[in-house]
Amino acid sequence: MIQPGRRAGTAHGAVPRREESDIPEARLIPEATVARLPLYYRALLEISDQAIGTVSSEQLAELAGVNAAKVRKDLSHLGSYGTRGVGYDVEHLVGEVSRELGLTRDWPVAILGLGNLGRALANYRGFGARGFRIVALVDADPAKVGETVGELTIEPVEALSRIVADRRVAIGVIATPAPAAQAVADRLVAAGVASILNFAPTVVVVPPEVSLRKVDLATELQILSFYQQHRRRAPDGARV
Amino acid sequence: MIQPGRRAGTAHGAVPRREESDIPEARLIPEATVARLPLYYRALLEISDQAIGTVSSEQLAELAGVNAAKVRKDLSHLGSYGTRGVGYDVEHLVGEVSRELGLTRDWPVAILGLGNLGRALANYRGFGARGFRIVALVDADPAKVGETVGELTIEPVEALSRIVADRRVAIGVIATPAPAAQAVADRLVAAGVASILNFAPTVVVVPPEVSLRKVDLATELQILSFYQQHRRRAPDGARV
DNA sequence: CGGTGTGAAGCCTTTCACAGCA
DNA sequence: TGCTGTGAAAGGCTTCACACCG
Repeated sequence: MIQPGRRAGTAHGAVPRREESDIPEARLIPEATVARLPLYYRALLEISDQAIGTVSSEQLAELAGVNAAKVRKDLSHLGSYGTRGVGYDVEHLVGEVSRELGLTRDWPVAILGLGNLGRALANYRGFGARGFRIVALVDADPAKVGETVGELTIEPVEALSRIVADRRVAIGVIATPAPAAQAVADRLVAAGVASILNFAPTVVVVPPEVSLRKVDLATELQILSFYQQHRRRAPDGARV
Repeated sequence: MIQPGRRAGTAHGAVPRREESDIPEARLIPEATVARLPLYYRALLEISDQAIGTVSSEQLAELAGVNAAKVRKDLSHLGSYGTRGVGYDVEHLVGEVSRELGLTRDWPVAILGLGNLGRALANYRGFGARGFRIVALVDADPAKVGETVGELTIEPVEALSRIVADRRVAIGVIATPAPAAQAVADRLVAAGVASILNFAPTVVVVPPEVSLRKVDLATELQILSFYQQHRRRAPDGARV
């Protein structure tokens, strides 16, 4: 018998599900657009350094690595208004995009698992940047607990629910070995964390109300391997 | 003026381009299917440990975190034949999938940039696993050259083209800071590397015949942030 | 009977092309 | 004139549902 495990909770339908809230909720922004907002955001930050007042969809497209039609369609979903004949006001657009992405808030992050990858993430400049503040490092290995990484001390996994409550952890980053990932995810969910980023090379299942995204190095290499072998060009792996 | 840079070379059309080869080339496998083959591969390896002879699409779907219809459609693209009323022969399927993914070959990998992330990648078990062998560590910083990480010594970026030629590097992993990424990519391309995995948080442009995939931590966090703020559930970020 | 293989339908995304406005 | 905003068209992906076969 194959070990059953739980039913896999991947977001199958890419259908922008309308939640049953009382607010009529404006048009939902398509997932594909959401996945590109960070690209625009980064491009806009580069531009705003240069004290430029306005960008065209064409320029923004080039900086973000997409095409202009996509930029216009995407931005139209924000309701962001550009000026015909001119372009988009950079400052205004930065504001719109960062508001939409929730970057005007602070999102406390916990890193779970401090092996090679977890430590690298803990030290990674730009990870903590822009509102994502690492507030806890957690590991199940008693030998690691108490150790200092960067400015934080590694804490035991048993303390997780208290840590999450006390520090308002909003995002959990799983960097454990594969066999430990599901248990950690369960703890995160139980503690009330609703957003998880999984680096462990295994399927993790979470309840429908929890967001789970995954980054898998082995998978990426295998995809490159496929295209190299078939002499096709790989797509860029835009996350949707 | 916005600094021009080169035209972004993202794989815009998801159209499975048919190359003009002399071989009529069977049906192309859809990109979405390719991106899932690694999931099936991993699931199949787990099963084959357990000495199980056969899997149904339902079981495989659960292990891979997708749905059964997708599994059947995907595997049908491989031409892999399951047996009606029974399922797929595990051993046979592992062979088919790994052949298709090019995992029966050896793919020498070079890591470019040995900051926190690069070092973590260099030490990451399972990165080197299954055919992906790290054969070179390269950094532009003279202070790092000569240093040993794991079993390899960091070499200067000037030596890259020789390294690529001598060790048949097939895949380059960029783990440099953003400003250095494009230059390193250019060197890789000039040296003949046709597959690149980019961890630097910036747009990198490569010629059309080169495969480029990207992994961006900041982007992932921002996507989670969006959905958390909007109380929608994020898609899992399956790479397409 | 059970489970694969697959046409067909539906949905989402991308691209096109141009009306319309500053 | 120049560039946005957007209907419409086109393409790809997912899901459905069932014929078909071991």
